[in-house]
Amino acid sequence: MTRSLDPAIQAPESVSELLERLDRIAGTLPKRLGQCADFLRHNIHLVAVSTVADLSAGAGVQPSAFMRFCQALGFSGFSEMQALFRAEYREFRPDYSERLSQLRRGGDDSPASLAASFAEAGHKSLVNLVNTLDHRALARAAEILADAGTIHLVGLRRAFAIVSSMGYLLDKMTVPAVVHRTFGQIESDHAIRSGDALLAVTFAPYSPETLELAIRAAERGIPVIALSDTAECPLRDVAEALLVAREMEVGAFRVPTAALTLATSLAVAVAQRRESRD
Amino acid sequence: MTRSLDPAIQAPESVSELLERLDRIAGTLPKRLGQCADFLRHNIHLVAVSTVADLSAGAGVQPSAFMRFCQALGFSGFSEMQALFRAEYREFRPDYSERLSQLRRGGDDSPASLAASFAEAGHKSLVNLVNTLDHRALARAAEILADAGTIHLVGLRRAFAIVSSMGYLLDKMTVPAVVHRTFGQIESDHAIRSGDALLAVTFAPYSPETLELAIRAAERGIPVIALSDTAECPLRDVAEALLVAREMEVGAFRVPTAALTLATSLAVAVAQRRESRD
DNA sequence: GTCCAAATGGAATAAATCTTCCATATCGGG
DNA sequence: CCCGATATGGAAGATTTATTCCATTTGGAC
Repeated sequence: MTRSLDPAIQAPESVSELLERLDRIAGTLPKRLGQCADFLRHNIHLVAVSTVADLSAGAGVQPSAFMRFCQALGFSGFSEMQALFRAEYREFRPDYSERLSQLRRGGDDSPASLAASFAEAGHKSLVNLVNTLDHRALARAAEILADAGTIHLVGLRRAFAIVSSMGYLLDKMTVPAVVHRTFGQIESDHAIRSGDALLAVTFAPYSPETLELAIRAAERGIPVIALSDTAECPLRDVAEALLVAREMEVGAFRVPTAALTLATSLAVAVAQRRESRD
Repeated sequence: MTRSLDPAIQAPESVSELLERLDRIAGTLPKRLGQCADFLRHNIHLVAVSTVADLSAGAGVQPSAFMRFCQALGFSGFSEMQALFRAEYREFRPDYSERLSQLRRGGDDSPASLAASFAEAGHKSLVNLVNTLDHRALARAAEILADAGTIHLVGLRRAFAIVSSMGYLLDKMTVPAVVHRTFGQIESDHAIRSGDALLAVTFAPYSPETLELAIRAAERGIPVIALSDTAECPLRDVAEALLVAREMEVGAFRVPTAALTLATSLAVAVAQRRESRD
């Protein structure tokens, strides 16, 4: 009765827990079970809508081998594993078809179908963010901001929502941070002291005020992190790290979903680093 | 042999074709089959991962009734219909899931894996937004704001990013809008004049300032639209329309992805309505 | 090369799920 | 109110799908 490699093991309770376990045991599996693991990793989305026969054929093994694989993962069998994927699917699948028929019925400019379009654009922006994210640059940015005395944030127009949200979040996590160019401020260079750092958020077409503030800070030796929507951002040369978050458009409009997600991640990472340092 | 209402009918070959047929015959179906149609329209995404027993229970009918419903749609049975949904699902290939799990693997507290988690949460928030969005309330909100003289926006703390972004967007589209409770303002009731409308954005735990401003406005007959993260928002009774955008958390943190998406949709819808009116 | 433990393939069995059938109930027209 | 047509519920049967079992193969240690 070798139900799993470790007989005391329990079944994963979520897909991400499963993937974690998969990674952990991946190297230790025998050939056929390894094929299953490999196939699963690359076709994870098929599990909810396939049979063991389908999946085992895809992996190039016998159904019984796939069965043993499920048990090695800690499940009682395939059905239990599939139930996990189906549950996750039920909860989080966009109802695109419903939306399509909504469009057919209601016409293209109903606010709800507009919202569906923006939501879809948001999905794409997030996928793109994850696929193109520069890990090194993000880690670097987190380090620099964690080492800084005060974190200065600047961003105008579309970028202001990003910095204000980040300012609030950092403040709530007791990280010293100030948002610049608000409340009728014209100049705020003097508030940026040696040992501080600046995060400049600017999207095309770039606000001259933001660029100038960042450039002056860089000239004084203040480390600058830039968050923009293209790699061709004018700050690319003065910034210690350039983070890029590109948004998909709906008509001429964009929701800064990816930028906000990236900024929030950065803020949380910075706060974590600061805490672990105290 | 009454396989379907029209014996010459052929099975739909895509989900949208199916929905079209569903709309066409919806009114003509007997009671139980009507229940099936209604349930299907609202839970179309469940078909791929459910059994007839599940679906018929959901619709409140016997499995045999659901069977007859499938046949009325032109399918030979449930399995044929389900195959359609499974096929469509297999094709929608989120190729980023692989990437996402790679990121997650790279250590739990690296900024990049944090970003991956937030991105994943964002996807879920958007899916949830689309699936639970109250079309009627959104359309109502757009109407009211389009009819208003000036649109007043209020939202503090986490909600401020939403209103500031919306304020910028409305302004860019030449819609009269002002953001309240900024720049050290204490009172701003007097700026809200008859014929105007107020959009209040507030998330649990609700800012008293926002609630009070909204309540006072409502008492004066100003129409109030509320945007919140639950249907239990304290403004639910005073608001003409309550919009709900719930965000998935990562640890204790949230990115207001869904709220921002909804707010942007609303702003664009309002601007469109105003333009078509001029 | 031999032996043992582990892995594998394939077929037999068990379980679940789909589908049909028919007795009963409901509805509408005359 | 009666009758025929249609709709319905429930359970039995057919089919698909999951799971287990075991004979055979493989791979590695000595």
